[in-house]
Amino acid sequence: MPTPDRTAAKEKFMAFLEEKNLRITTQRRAIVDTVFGTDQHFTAEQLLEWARERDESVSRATVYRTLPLLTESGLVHEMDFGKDYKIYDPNYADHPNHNHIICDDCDKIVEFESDKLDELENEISHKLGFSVKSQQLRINASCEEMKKLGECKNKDH
Amino acid sequence: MPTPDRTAAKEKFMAFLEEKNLRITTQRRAIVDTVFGTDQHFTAEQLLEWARERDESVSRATVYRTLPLLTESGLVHEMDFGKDYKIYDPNYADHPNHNHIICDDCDKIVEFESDKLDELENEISHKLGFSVKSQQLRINASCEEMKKLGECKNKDH
DNA sequence: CAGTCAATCGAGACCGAGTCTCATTATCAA
DNA sequence: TTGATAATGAGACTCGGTCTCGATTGACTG
Repeated sequence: MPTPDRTAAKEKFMAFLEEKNLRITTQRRAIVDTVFGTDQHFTAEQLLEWARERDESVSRATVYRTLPLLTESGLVHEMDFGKDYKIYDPNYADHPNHNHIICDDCDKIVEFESDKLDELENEISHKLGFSVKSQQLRINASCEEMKKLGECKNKDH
Repeated sequence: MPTPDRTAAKEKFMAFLEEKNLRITTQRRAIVDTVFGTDQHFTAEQLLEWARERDESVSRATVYRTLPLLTESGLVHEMDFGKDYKIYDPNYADHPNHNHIICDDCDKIVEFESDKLDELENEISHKLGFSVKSQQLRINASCEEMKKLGECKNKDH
């Protein structure tokens, strides 16, 4: 796990807690340090494991209680790719309008931005009487590497 | 539940079963009659309930075993909108390239087609080294009706 | 620095969609 | 009809996630 300096994000979240009159506990600190100490996407279970390395008293319940606060603050992005778990992106504040492509076979996720796509989505939504809250283009695909290998289940790309 | 005449779809599925040396059982008949006897999207649990009205011996396990066969045959489309259940579209063969917008608040689903969107998706995927297997644009949005009402949880649109 | 008390905690029961097992039943080709 | 075996139902099980409840603790007060 890399340890980028996302002090700004961490401080923003602490301010978010204070603003909502929520307490800064040792467990929340451990979770927040973990979240903003990585660049990687992660699942709730991964976060639990990593946070416990910093403070073994962190419980599953607290992780699941803290995750909604992190997404509500806008600093972490929650994604659902139709697998049976959700994926979280701790790097969201830096590039808030990105979409994702996921490889059905090896779970590789690639992020991209496209103004053209955003425009088209907004146009269609408006025409149909919706106002876009969030959009998620999910392209289930096979990545090139996989086509070469024939099979790439859980391979490290 | 409307009862459209989707005899063609039903026969195609029976042919699909035969081709794979799978048996045509009374339970499968009940399930298939149910699926192709409606235009509506449905969940696995709804299908179980409806199929049991035709044949009370149909079990949950058989419904869950038959659904993958229906999607594999290409006659029914499985969708995942990030809720904790999947949604099935029995009308898929008639319009196979459509996308969906879902209202986060009232679960209303609207289908639409857009060649421009399909092209853009393919272009982006290719550029990033993926070959598209299936694509699903999921726009989580609020529908107009809801904005007017202020709140529309589970309202019938 | 002690006192207060609601916010927060951990453990584990619980939930619900979906899967799996296994003994029994039913399909269908011969 | 019969035999091989696909398919069945009941219910145990899995697993991500939620909820409950009694114990703990952060943060403010004096």
